[in-house]
Amino acid sequence: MDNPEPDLVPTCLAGLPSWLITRTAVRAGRLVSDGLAAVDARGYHFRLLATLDEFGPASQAALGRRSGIHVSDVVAALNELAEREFVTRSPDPADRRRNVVTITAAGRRQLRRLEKRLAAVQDELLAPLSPDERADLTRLLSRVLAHHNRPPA
Amino acid sequence: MDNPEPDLVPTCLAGLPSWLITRTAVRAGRLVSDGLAAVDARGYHFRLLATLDEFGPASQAALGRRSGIHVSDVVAALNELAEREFVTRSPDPADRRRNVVTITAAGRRQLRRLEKRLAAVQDELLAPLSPDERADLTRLLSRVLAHHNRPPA
DNA sequence: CGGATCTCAGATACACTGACATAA
DNA sequence: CTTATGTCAGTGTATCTGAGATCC
Repeated sequence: MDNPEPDLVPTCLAGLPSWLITRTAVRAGRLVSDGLAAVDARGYHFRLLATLDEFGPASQAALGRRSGIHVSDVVAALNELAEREFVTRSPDPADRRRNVVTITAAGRRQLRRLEKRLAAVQDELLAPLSPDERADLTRLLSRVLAHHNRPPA
Repeated sequence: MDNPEPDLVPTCLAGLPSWLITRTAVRAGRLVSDGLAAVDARGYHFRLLATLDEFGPASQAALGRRSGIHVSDVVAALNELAEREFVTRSPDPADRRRNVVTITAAGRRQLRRLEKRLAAVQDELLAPLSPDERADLTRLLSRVLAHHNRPPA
């Protein structure tokens, strides 16, 4: 539903943080999807490539933990990335259960493209906010997220 | 993925507003789902009941526009609500294409239950934020959302 | 006719669950 | 024996697309 006629949205919903967050996430998700689709990629691809670029070669399980992608989905996403030769998968000689996943030069180039797209998306998403306000929003969300990542006890 | 080991998350992701928003939305969505599931309901039910409560009886199309739910999904959600007698569907004598959907007394009681659950969820979700910060977050998200609901031109 | 409404069938993306074989 | 890994098949939710029938 694209234009829910702003003034008609129930006030009871409009003030609910959980509603605001999920609705904004829908917008963000669409912008991200569209931006990445233009380069024939999707969110999981960016997350995996970015993680590989920052931490270097890793097993699929480690990759999943760092990028927040379920191991079982890492498999499928890596299949797609390997097919396009953005990553290579080779058995780990030190632990024969593992695959060592490595980003290729082409993968790094693709990552740069995706980063560019995503930078534009952030700007479009946060258009109505000043730089200070964007920083505030980022800070607040980071704190909320950190809190919910903590209590694994 | 539940505990992505905070300090291992790529900084390149951790600073991306679109990532923060969608990740937070996942948390929020889980909390909401769990909270509503305890009363055998889901997000669509609350949105529809709240919209009916605030605007009164309406056609399914109008309901969809106001609550931001796709008309095609309104059908299914109303089936579930009607089955539990939280709403009634009756043909509109003035326009025979339409159903007039009305919330029942039981529906209103259910809505109160859902509101209570959701209030608790907001508190859990925003636990690390002060009241002022919660208001800031709400304000910032509202502005972002308003901006993206505007340009239907 | 064009346009709105209701309905159903299906598709997508993301996240998650359960099971299995293999190997540490 | 227990745990970790990779893989596959399947679930669930929120969203959207497309089609058809009905009616304005």
